[in-house]
Amino acid sequence: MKLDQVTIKDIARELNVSSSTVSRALKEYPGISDETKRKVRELADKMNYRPNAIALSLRKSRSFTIGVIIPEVVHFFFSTVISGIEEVAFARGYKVILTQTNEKLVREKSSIDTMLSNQIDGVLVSFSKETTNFEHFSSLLDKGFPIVFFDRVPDISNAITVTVDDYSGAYEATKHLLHQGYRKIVHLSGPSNLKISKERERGYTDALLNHGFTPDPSFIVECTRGSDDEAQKITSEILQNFPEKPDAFFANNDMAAVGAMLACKSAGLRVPEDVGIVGFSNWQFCSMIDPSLSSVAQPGFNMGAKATEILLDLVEKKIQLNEFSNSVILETELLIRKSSVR
Amino acid sequence: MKLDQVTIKDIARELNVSSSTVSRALKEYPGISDETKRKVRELADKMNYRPNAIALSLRKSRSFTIGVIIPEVVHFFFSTVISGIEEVAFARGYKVILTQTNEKLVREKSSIDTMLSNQIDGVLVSFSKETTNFEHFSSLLDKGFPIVFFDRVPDISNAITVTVDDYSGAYEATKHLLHQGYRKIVHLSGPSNLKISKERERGYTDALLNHGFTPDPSFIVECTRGSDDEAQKITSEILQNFPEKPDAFFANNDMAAVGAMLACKSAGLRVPEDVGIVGFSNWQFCSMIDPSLSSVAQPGFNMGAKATEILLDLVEKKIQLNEFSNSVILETELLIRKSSVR
DNA sequence: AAATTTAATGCACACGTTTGCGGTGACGAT
DNA sequence: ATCGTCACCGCAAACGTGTGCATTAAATTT
Repeated sequence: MKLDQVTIKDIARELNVSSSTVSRALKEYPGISDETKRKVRELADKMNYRPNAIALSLRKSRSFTIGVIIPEVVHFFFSTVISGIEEVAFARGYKVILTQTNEKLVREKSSIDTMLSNQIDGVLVSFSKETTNFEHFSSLLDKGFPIVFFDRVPDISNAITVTVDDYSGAYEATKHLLHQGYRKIVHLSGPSNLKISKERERGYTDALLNHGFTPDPSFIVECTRGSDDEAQKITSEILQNFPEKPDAFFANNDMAAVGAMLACKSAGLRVPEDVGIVGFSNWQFCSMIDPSLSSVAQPGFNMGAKATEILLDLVEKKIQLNEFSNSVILETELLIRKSSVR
Repeated sequence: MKLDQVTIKDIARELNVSSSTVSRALKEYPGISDETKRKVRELADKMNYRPNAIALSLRKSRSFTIGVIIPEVVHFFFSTVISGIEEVAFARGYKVILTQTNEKLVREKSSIDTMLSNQIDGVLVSFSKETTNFEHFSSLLDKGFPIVFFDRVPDISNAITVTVDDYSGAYEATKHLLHQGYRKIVHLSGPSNLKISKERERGYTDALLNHGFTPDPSFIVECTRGSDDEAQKITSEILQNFPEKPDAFFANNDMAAVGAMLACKSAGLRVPEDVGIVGFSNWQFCSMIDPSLSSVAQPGFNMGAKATEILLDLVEKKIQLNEFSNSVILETELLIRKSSVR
């Protein structure tokens, strides 16, 4: 859009000085008389001068912009992460350019391409469910390009990652169900190619083992999409077909937990008396449904904020890649509500 | 970040041609032999050439980027709007740069400033609750800068706006409550400086009038923040203090509706038998709570998509400002669930 | 008064592209 | 041999900034 913005040249012409002088006067450069500094600043103010960030980016090969690649925006957890990212970026003077992949690998690749074209200073990434190899990122990592992964992270050593403690969250949730007397606990797991899914599954398994129970592999059922519809269908089938009826569900995410709850209700089972349910993520609706849903809270805002802090420290070379213990794990918290207490 | 990306010059040097030739060869420019075109393209491919979008922006005074200014990201409705925006922008080859204002006017202003510095091609805006005058936008509008407002829009004539039909949504919701036999309907309204709040209030009032009831001004209670806590508190007070006990609540948003529902429950009232409740926005949790919450669905994704279509048409001059009926109103849909049917 | 330091500013180029215009050589026509 | 045409390509300027170096004028020293 042609807004014919006023440039440094316009100010220079008006004041009969060179553009270099104007440029220097606007910064804290030595060798400019106070008099001219004053005149330049006043005129710049009056003419409503706004520096052209694009020209600056070209000059400096920096854009003061970070990219965010995220599976989907309409997702309570991710939206809180975005919020944390935006807050920190804004506070430190960076812009945020956002793309969602809709869980498609091809969009992940094309996003990183256009972002590189735009000279972004660094990028925050959470993988799509389709992403199983990381070459489109690892080549950048090798060149030293700043990347911080969050939540859905790759399982390679030289990547910087920010995650929540999925393992202990799942462990605590399962332990809690056991303490409440539930014994046949089904785990509705997430897509198996995601590290977070595996960690949560491991927490579930270890909790059972450490309390003297033998995990039954058939009690781990994968919910690929993670929607309430899918989980509802799967749970109904479980309730019908399993020889040993389960008395609790620990779901990989809250939507799946709700699906399980609805399936139980329509099968005539009471929650929490007959069946205990715990979810993961602590979506807003957890406290609003009936019975209210116990869930493992993930600090989404903090995750976004922390990941951005690290990324910008990398960008500004405040920290070096190697001097940095390259994984940050944030605490989770089990919020016990009615759905799992009898 | 110095990635020493390969430039057009590198290719030119390698091939012993000028950079102009390379530039033209990469586009569909006439006057370049097929032979050189081929060689250039092959080498560009081999060297993994990526055009520098920043340089292009500077040259063309365009950035192929649109800005989005939104009150908050962690909000179901807004996140669906963002999703719609991102989809359309991506499909048409534009980047999206996102800022949230956290309902602060000062951040709205500073956001528009940095965006202009970055030569964005256009901007999508939904106001903060603090915004009561629009001079920081109207000056841009006068210069012909492409702006499309959505949801929270200014009440001035030359602005292009995309909204949902708040009036008829509220009208239908109120009518529905009346048809169900509820008579003392309280409206929990939104901030009075937002046009959407006023429209919803008007729909509520008109529905009462058209069905032969006289609206009681004291039955319209403003919930400024719109949170569940606030609404719960306000509703409790209403139930205690009002001489005439209300038998229904029509809330400006779903969070407030949930607050009202909780307050009613803890006052020993049954929903929907004693009190009917209808919300606005159709957040995800509406179908998950008990009783499920009737609500007016807003097409968030469509709103984002439509607003972006219009904005990009403006940017690309496919449409002119004046030839365009400058307000688009999307249909709402009343989703009747258990909370309002007896 | 001449030489030297100091302060203040201008010149010119670079960042990576695009593009109007002019140039080169080949080839056929005169 | 001269001219015109044509296909192909290079030159150079421009977008708006920042910055090393040169330049000028003034102030200071000798």
